[in-house]
Amino acid sequence: MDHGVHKRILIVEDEASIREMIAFALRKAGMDAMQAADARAAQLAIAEQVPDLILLDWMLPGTSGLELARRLRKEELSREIPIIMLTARGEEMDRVNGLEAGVDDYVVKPFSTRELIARIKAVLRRSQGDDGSGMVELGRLRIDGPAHRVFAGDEAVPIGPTEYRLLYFFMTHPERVYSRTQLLDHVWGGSVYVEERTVDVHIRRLRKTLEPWKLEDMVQTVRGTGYRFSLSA
Amino acid sequence: MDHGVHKRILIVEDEASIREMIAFALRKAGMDAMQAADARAAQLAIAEQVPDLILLDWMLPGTSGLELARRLRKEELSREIPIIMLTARGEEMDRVNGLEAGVDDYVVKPFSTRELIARIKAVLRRSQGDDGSGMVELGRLRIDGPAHRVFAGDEAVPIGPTEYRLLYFFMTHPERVYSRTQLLDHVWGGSVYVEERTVDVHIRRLRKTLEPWKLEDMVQTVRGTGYRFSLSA
DNA sequence: CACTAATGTTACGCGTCGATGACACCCATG
DNA sequence: CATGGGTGTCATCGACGCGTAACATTAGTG
Repeated sequence: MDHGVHKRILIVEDEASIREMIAFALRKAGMDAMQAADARAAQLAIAEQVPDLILLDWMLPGTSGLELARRLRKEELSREIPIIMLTARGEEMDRVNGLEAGVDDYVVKPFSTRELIARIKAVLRRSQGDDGSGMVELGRLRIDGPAHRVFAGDEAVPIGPTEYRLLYFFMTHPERVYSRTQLLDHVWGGSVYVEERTVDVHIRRLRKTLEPWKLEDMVQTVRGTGYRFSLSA
Repeated sequence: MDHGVHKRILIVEDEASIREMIAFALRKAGMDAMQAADARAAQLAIAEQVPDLILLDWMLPGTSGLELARRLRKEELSREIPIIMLTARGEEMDRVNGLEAGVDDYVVKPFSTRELIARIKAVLRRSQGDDGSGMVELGRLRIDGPAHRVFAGDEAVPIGPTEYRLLYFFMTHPERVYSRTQLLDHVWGGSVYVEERTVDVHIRRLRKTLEPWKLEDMVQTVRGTGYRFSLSA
């Protein structure tokens, strides 16, 4: 389901101009756009390559969007794919039907691309480990947001405030390098000024707290760039 | 508060279509849905029939959701009812403010009904070591609501009124951090103004109360955040 | 292989936060 | 009216965590 950095979005919309507009916006946002003009084409596209999310126009020639959504929910291959419905104003009342069909969100036309992208990201976020419970799990590490606790396996890991925030950030943004400045922005908050090297020290402290569980290798140095949190050594 | 199988959920939301949508989803999930369009209607509905949980829109005409939440926390009748806030696409500021108001959880719009139901169940489960009889048990600690008594193993624990309420709240909301403000809201009720530090003192007294049974470690400090009640050290 | 920049590591002082004990007040109860 | 338990507030003390600098080590570079 995950294809590196780029998320694959399937646009199912009969009007070519709208399709193109959306596709353009998606690409600009760093996503891959697939297109289909009707239900038939959509199913073929999915069979060929499963997308991470489907944008589905309410009104389609032939099989309606709602009907297609229902159908997709029934098939094993497409059951888990989040769907965002594109509805025109006045069709909102049918939300209930859409929900019944398992649609994840609605965007009402006309919409700004900014809003659309935001919604897509929100839905994608939810459909990945972030189930809303505030729990994040990565390898043997587990972080319980509500309880403000970290577990390695099922043992509690004693950890201080800043280390906790740093680890939390890393766990929610793994497999990616962050510069010291970026880490300061995200973990410390942009308003405070501290030396960049301070990050090093906290990285050190984080490693040390993970040491008893041999997890210190998850915090990795990328020389000349910054740090990365990763499963693989 | 327990009405057989069906949990009673009160939806407070001004927009009828959203209200209906949620109500539909709730019923499909086997819950009873009550509805209210504003704070006034909500209070009337609660007075008539106390729900098991309240879904509260952040933006309401007249009295805001936040304000209503505070008010509900002040009244004896509604103090114990878990609240889930429905907030618009706001940032963490909403989150913080909401949690400070003694809200149990919040869900950001737009949300999928799947997510909403999951959260509701999570919150209901959490505030329900209570099996309906008013008995709560956690580790060697047992609390008898109707009798207003606490037992460690089978010995009775002498405990004062405030300590009792604090412990009761902790027992029904374990494994989760609460700020001093949150504890004040939930245990003291929002209507009285007391210093935040007072919480520290009662934490201390509660710990001392539990000491003879070596249970004082269940009350845990989370530096910079608040306190947590937990089984594991 | 030597040199240098980047990172690792340790130590230390300071500030913040929490723990604790003392105290005054309130209210119920005898 | 007196007594005592219960509660909120305050001042103090101590522990903890944080940021910084100083020193050690490593990894690129020519």
